[in-house]
Amino acid sequence: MVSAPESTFCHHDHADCIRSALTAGEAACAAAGLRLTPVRRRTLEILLEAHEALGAYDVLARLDSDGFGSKPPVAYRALTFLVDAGLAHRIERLNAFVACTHPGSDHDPAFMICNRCGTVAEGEAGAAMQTSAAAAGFQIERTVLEAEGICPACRD
Amino acid sequence: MVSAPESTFCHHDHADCIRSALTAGEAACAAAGLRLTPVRRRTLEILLEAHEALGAYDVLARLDSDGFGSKPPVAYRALTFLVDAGLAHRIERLNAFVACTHPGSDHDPAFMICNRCGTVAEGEAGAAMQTSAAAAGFQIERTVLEAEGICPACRD
DNA sequence: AAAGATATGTTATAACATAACAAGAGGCTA
DNA sequence: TAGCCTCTTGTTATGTTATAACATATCTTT
Repeated sequence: MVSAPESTFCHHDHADCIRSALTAGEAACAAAGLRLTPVRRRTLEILLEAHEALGAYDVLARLDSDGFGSKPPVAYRALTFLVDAGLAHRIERLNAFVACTHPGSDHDPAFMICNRCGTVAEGEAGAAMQTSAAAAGFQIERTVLEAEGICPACRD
Repeated sequence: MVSAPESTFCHHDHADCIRSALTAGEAACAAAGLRLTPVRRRTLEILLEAHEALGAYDVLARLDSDGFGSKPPVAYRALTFLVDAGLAHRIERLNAFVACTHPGSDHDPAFMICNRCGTVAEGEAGAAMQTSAAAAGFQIERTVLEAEGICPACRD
């Protein structure tokens, strides 16, 4: 079961949403003893500025034009840090990354990807696969739940 | 909700399993007016012989040594055909492909990927994401449900 | 047998990702 | 504060996954 995707599909104050996500990210890093360095912080901002998933090379191009390094590992390292810290997620279907919309809380996300506008909304997967995995004796370490389709805004 | 992964994690007569899957594939193609040509048939066999997901380039190496073409499009085209025909699935998490274990029937698969032995078991996803997508007004076109973990055999 | 559609194979290149190494920045303790 | 350690950043080089565009061949229909 997937919870409602909340705000992403709705209109919202995006500048404010970025600001608060960034603050939340700083807090989460501080709490976990992680360093949100300039490249990492800027990478998170880049993901927050787009409400769609960005490929590592898209992120890299922006980092480069902001004066950070220009080679793939620069982007991949920052993205990996954010994913490990729970501040971003990788969308397997797209080979791309999105900022997390509920950083801090431990979660098991599910994504809805609009094929028209590219928006990616995040929900909670909950125990969607847990019960039957348990029945099969399969011990889950990580789940990927992604749905592609048309978002409400694009249907109109 | 995901149904039990059935036989994949259990011991079974693999040669027979390949034979019957191939027969089912032929029947499905015949019914749909699709041509299961030599490369395509061989590609399906290759996937069936491995009970794990194979990368396109692994498949390509085998096709090449069987006298088919040696260039990437040869494998990608055959794999795309099988996926479109419902005889194989792409595992996004692994950038790899597996033979379908219930060809013919229209379905919405969910996968359990063993991180130890690489076995991929297929189950039915059912309406795992449907209800909340409907609640959000999101119209699903395709879902990807994949769980990574440890299969029952590897836990012992 | 000719025409049209489908399938196969090639060359070339695009897109995504990581290994391995060098240099710098921050913190610790002796 | 010098020395050491760890973490971070950047580079070079390479590996892996995927597709566009075109030529040839094979089936299908008339």
